[in-house]
Amino acid sequence: MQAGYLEKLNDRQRQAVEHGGTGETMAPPLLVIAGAGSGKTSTLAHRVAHLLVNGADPRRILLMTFSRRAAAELTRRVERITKEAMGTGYAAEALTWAGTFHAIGARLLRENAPAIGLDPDFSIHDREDSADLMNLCRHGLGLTETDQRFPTKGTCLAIYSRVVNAEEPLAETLARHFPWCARWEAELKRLFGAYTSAKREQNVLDYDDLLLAWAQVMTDADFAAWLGGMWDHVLIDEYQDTNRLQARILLTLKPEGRGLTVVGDDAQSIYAFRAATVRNILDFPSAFSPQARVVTLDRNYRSTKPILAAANAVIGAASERFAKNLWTERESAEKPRLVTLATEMDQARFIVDRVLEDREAGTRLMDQAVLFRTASHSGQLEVELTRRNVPFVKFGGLKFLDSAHVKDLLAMMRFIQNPRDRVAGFRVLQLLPGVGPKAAGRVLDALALSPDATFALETMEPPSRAASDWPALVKALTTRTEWPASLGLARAWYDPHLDRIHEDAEARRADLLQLEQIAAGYPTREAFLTELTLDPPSATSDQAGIPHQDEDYLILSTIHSAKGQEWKSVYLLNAVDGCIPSDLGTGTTEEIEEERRLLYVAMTRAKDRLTLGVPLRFYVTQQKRNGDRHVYAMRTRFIPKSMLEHFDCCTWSPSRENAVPPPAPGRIDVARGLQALWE
DNA sequence: TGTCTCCATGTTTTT
DNA sequence: CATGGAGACA
Repeated sequence: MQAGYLEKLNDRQRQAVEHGGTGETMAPPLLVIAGAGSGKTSTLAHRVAHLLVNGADPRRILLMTFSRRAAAELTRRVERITKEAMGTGYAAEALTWAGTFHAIGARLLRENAPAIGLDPDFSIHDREDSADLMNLCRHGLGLTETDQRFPTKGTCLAIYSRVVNAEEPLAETLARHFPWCARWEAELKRLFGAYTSAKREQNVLDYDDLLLAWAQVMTDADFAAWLGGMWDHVLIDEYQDTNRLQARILLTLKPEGRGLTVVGDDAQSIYAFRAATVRNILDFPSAFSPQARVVTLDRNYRSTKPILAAANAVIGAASERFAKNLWTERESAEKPRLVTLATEMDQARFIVDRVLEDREAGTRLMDQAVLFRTASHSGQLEVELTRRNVPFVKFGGLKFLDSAHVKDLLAMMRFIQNPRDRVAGFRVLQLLPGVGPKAAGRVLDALALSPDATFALETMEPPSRAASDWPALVKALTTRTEWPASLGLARAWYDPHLDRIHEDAEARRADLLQLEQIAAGYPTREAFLTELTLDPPSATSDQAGIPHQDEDYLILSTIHSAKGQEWKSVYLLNAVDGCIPSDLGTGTTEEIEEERRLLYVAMTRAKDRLTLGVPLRFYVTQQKRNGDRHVYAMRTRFIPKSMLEHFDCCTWSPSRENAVPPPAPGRIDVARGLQALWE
């Protein structure tokens, strides 16, 4: 007899779900190669549900996904399936260990802080905070006064991050990825040492530390055994986008591979820039003896045959990959469209026309999406959408939290939480007129010497030029109230400074009110700060907030942010060389291969209709020298002539749509009229 | 010492 | 074009 909830699965999916049987012993390791649209999430959800139905303890299942959104979706589906199967079901909260690698790491470190030599109040720095701290260290070591320009803070952080995540020696990283910085190897090493001790002194962890410290804990045999024993089943999604550090954590957690399931698709690996490596997924089976079982899901349920044929052709030209060709039974006569347009503006007009047309025909805006390589590519489209009153939400690119005023307020919260956090303090103190880097540094030095920061702040000599503004700031920083009222206090203090610092204070004020709304959703300041750093809101929209849920809106998204999603109709902007592949990413063959997979990921998001735009004339904002601002682009190299048979190629121009102008109404005698003026 | 202004540089994708 | 750094001036 078979459980009803398994009936909807195909044979392969069921093999993956039932792998290891229902016995007491933990299943041997399993690798699921899940092609785009092959029901990957569903399979994973069914596997978890299957484990639960057969008596697994939900608190002893570790579920690691790529994003918070993916984790939420997965737990929702597990809940639905178990409910269907058992009548009662598990509430989503039952799966207590579901989240990203980084979030799980943060929680483990926080909960076990005293035992592993960390202060449980540590703050977590996001990318930009880390860069700022790197910058402070750079200056501290005098690396900014070199004869030749030292790498910028962002570059330094990128190098550091790659060394850590790829577990690769500095020299090798420099040679392979940052050759122009190779001459600074000794200085960089010194800098990274200073950066690491600064973080320790300030009780701060960056993103990489969440993994690094976790991995460090795992080097202790007792801790490794203890943590490994916490979970019976460990399931990892999007395994192709994990890096070596993550793989090491995983393998020390479950050295025998018992209870371990990883799911991924090497053809969709698009995070190599973040040190992710396909080797993790390729080498997974042989990391165990006997080898891990491999189940391949190659039936695609998402796209129509013509769309899949085109996508398969694109990825088929890739040099190295697991051989796997997706197939589907979804018939359609409609090939993907490859539309040539004169300019980006035409592309925007064309897309808005089609989007509205399809909406009239019954496809909601939410079932359509426009994808692009880089957040800035959608600029003209956004203008056109706004002009024609089409609501949209954009994923990727600049975020709410990146704006200066939001960061100011968050820095205050972080500084209150952890007065040793210099980056936060530095930012907050310089909000006062008359306080610059020097004065701020002096205050922070004084704080660092004192065991009680609050007391030190209240009693210290204020910076001379800011004496009048000083008491108000101290009060805002030291008054203890309930959460989220303390954010309100900080906002009240910050409010007058907003007008002084920023031109458009009104719009920014609205953002801060919104931040206060968000804050109310978290039980404590610490939870608010942690969650916001690990899972920042990723969408921006044309209006102040995200449109209400019942409203219909179009999705704009970077390809990276579109991962795992699907829409009935998908448009891809700028399928031209220079955009895909990005001209910044054509250095090595590896980079080019990643760009090819990016195009593949974009194409496989489409269910029924796929449209690629190829604007010929291109507006270049980064005006190279004083030359032309227009550049002529070519169709992306990933769709060579031989592949055009898979597409319906056409050109579009606005004039053809508008047809000939209407005939003149009647006649008039202009010459006669002109003459009449003088008569 | 702090702030203003000018110049040069690099410039994607994200936890 | 935006940001960051360095130099000029208050």
